[in-house]
Amino acid sequence: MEELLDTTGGKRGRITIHDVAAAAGISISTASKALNDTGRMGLETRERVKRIAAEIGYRPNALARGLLSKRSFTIGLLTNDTYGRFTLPVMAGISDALVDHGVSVFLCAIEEDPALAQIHVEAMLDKQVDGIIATGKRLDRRLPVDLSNLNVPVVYAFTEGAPGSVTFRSDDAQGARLAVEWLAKLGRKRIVHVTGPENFFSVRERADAYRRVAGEEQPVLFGVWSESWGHEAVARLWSGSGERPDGIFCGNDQIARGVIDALRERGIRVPQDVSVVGFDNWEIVAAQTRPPLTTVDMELKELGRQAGLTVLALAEGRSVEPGIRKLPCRLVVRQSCGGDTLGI
Amino acid sequence: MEELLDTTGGKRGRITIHDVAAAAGISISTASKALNDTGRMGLETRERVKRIAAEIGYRPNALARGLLSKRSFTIGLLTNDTYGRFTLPVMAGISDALVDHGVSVFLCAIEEDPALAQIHVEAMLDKQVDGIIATGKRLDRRLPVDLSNLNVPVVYAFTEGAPGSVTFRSDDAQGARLAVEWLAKLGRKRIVHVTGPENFFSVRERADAYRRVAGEEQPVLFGVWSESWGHEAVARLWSGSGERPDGIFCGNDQIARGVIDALRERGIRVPQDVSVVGFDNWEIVAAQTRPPLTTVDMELKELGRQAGLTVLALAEGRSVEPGIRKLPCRLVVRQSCGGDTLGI
DNA sequence: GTCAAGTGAGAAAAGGTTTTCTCAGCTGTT
DNA sequence: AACAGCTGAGAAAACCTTTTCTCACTTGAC
Repeated sequence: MEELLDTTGGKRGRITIHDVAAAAGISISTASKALNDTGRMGLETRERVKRIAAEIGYRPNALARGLLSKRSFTIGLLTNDTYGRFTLPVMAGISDALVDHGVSVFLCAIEEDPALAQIHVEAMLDKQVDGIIATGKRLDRRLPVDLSNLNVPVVYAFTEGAPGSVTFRSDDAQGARLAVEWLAKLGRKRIVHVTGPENFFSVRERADAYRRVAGEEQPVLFGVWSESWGHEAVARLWSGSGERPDGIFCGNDQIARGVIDALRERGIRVPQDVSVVGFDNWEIVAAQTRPPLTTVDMELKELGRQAGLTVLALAEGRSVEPGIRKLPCRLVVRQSCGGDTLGI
Repeated sequence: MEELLDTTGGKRGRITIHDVAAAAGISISTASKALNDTGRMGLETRERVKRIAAEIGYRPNALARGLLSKRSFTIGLLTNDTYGRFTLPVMAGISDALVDHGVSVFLCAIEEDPALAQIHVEAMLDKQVDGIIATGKRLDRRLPVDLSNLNVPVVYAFTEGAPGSVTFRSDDAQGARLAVEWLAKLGRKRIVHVTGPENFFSVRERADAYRRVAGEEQPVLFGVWSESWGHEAVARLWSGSGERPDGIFCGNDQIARGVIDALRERGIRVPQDVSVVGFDNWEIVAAQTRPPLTTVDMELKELGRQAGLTVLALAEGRSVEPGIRKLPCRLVVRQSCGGDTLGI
């Protein structure tokens, strides 16, 4: 009870290259060159130094190294996506791509607070990050902070970038085509689109692509990103006297979930009577619907991976062509459309 | 099209303290002391240096500072929670608590991979983190990496810690009591508990607390963490000939959602006939149930905040008493129990 | 026997900051 | 007039690496 923790931050006695040099009976310059495979020296010396370094557990101090090399092997990830629904896969991709290069990632959640964002950006710059990746939850919104004159490279992922920058985003039009074509391939003739607010860029893009495949006259129901809107949309579709749809392409998985629940409550069978396809492949929603949801995955992890490699390239001084890169989506077939036993 | 991005990592011409000293016509030592409010000098000089530093936009290089002070103002957050369901609130709390102290956070998602975990830990140590917070998705599981002899302080949050360490966790027993007492207060007499797998420590703890309030003879239905288990549990409860429950305390929000959906499908009204309470306050689930879910919030953000402040204290050499700290949960009243207009 | 070239390794500077030490000049006391 | 004590400020060391420069020594060629 009375014993207090004495993990006093320690660091007393961290092993430095001096220790290696002393143990090997050589100078620190030789030790450095041996360990970095630079300079000239006998092979035997080099091997011996390496062995000794490994034995005494020497690890170079990244701060000292960074001070000299101007590379900290650190990047910052700025996001305003509190839920982490979009940020987490992106982060996973970035980390995955960069861990091999010894790069670590500062995660900064900035909400919508410009002051907080500024603090985080300055903290990152003070720590000499090699680059910054900005990510968000909407393709057509900027982060509440200006990153355009930063003297470190900035890459945008799933958020609107500054002009002349590199921006990665999903190809929502292609994703929508994937969904609608899948419904068509399964023989669905009367396909409707139930989606989110029209002021979202991606909503318009998906809706346009839908119309281009399903027919320009096809109805699009704009609403909000919620299950209850899915319910309401079904009520609306089934209330009129017109023909009922046999395929519903939903703007996201939550809406799809609402749609499926509403259909079931009406005794309409999914997928026998109506096929439903979602968007986002948000596992936690898509896998829990009954039946599990066929949906479009935006491949955010891959997006993160590419963003990571790009910011690294820029940090190393390699030139990268600016512009918007659209990454293809992928259809994840589960059971809400049928066709899941087809083996596409 | 042909113009290539030349954000070459830049950093050419970062302003150093030498520039400040030169601009002020003094030595760098005086400049340093002026800016840090240390040493002796005329007030007028101090003010002037500060003003000039601000004017030319000087920001100290954290790498150089860290090299000397042995403090990097950086900590690492290690997690195996891929979904981020638990990690994100914890992270938000940590960041929130530490941003004022100028501390940035490395986020390392290690899945269950010991090798990956080791790489991340070493990368962080190389970068001289001031401390590490380990977090996970289960109170009774360790991360797949040994953090016990690290010579930087380690704090555990929502995961099992090494013996003699500081560990923060939610008080699940108290949370369960909160839920059951709320049901009792609303007049519910026959309360059952539908929860997850019994081999989870928190499941047992919640179940024990439930029994202690509701009565030792009360039934506990152990299952899995899914909506479908909620459905099945309702089927089971309503299939027998015995008395039906009028209150259901669910082990998490997903189960609660399944329970509520199943009840509705049976024509049983929530909350008029049966009150349902969940656990986790996972907004995305709890707010989308019909009716919205009354549930127990584990205050993970607060947990993160305390973990952050603690690791900071240890990093600064302050002593902290080891042991497990249980943080109280909070009941979030929505509409699935009734009583939401009571104004508790 | 002289020279050029090559080899192995160390000394020293650099990177940006903080901190300790030293020093010159001043004030006030005896 | 001597001296203790204070004030303002700079020089230099330290933190840990990497890199450039230098140097002594060996080898081989003429």
